[in-house]
Amino acid sequence: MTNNQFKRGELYSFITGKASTAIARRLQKKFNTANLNLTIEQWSVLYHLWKQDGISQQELCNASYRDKPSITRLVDNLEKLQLVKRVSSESDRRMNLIYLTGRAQKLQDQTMELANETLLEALEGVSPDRIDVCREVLQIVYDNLK
Amino acid sequence: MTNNQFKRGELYSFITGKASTAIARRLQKKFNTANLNLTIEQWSVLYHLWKQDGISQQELCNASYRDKPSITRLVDNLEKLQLVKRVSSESDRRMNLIYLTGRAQKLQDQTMELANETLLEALEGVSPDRIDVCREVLQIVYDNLK
DNA sequence: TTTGGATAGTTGTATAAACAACTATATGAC
DNA sequence: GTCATATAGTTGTTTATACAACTATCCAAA
Repeated sequence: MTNNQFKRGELYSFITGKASTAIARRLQKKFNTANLNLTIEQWSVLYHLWKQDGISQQELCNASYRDKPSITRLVDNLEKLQLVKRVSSESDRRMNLIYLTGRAQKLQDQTMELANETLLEALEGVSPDRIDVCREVLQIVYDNLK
Repeated sequence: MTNNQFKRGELYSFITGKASTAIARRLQKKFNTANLNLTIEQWSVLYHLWKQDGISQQELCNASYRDKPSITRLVDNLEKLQLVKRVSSESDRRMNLIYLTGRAQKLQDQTMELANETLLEALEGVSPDRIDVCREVLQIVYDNLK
């Protein structure tokens, strides 16, 4: 490594996302324990639909930083689980609008509670101002690279 | 969400690892542009072997936070690319010791330089002390959950 | 009105992660 | 020494991501 500005472990951790992987695994375990039969990736799609129902697959791509094939297949699987429904748009027949089913609406409170619980466990012992710094840095990183 | 301690975006970003995903994607693009024909995951295995060559698959599991099947298949693919070789341990025939090939040794400087460059781009405009806070928080998160 | 480019979504293929079930080898209690 | 148990690694299956190639639809310029 010609430039030694970063310590080895720091470089590795930043690139591999050790911390966020650990958070996702913990939340997945909580989902499994609660017999929700839902992946974190599926949950992250529902997350955007809970904010705004009936958006297109392309809007889900933008919101979740995934490419179109990824969303196609996530929606496929969510449809199999009867959590969403594809509805062809009246105004533009190229688009599918994705709607939550009643089943999915019922999942919101429970899963958000588990996600919140996971974050509380993850950030235990970290002061709010340090969390703020961390959040801001990660936002800058994302903005720098997107 | 019954507990409103976390802002929505914060919750989502922490759990989905938006920032580290962006870093990994940027580094992958640099690998592709340089025609390295190497995935970030494969690189992360080589990373540990550059630190210490000839360790077992189990040790690679521990170092890289992956389960055994994941390492089996990553080593499979690295072997196909002729970047590592499995050598059955003399003292314990259950173990495979993984050794870098000459080809893999030659990749170290170039890829570490690209990784370092990626981090510099990612952290542009962030002061060193804020990077430190972020690194410490992420380490605590990992320790809290592992 | 035709046509060419842009946009929305799908499909194919390769790589990877998680989990369960499996084989082979080592080790310790008896 | 034998056997139960633990450890190292592999294989099968499902889900997800990335990239390329594809279809269908829309729209705007000629």
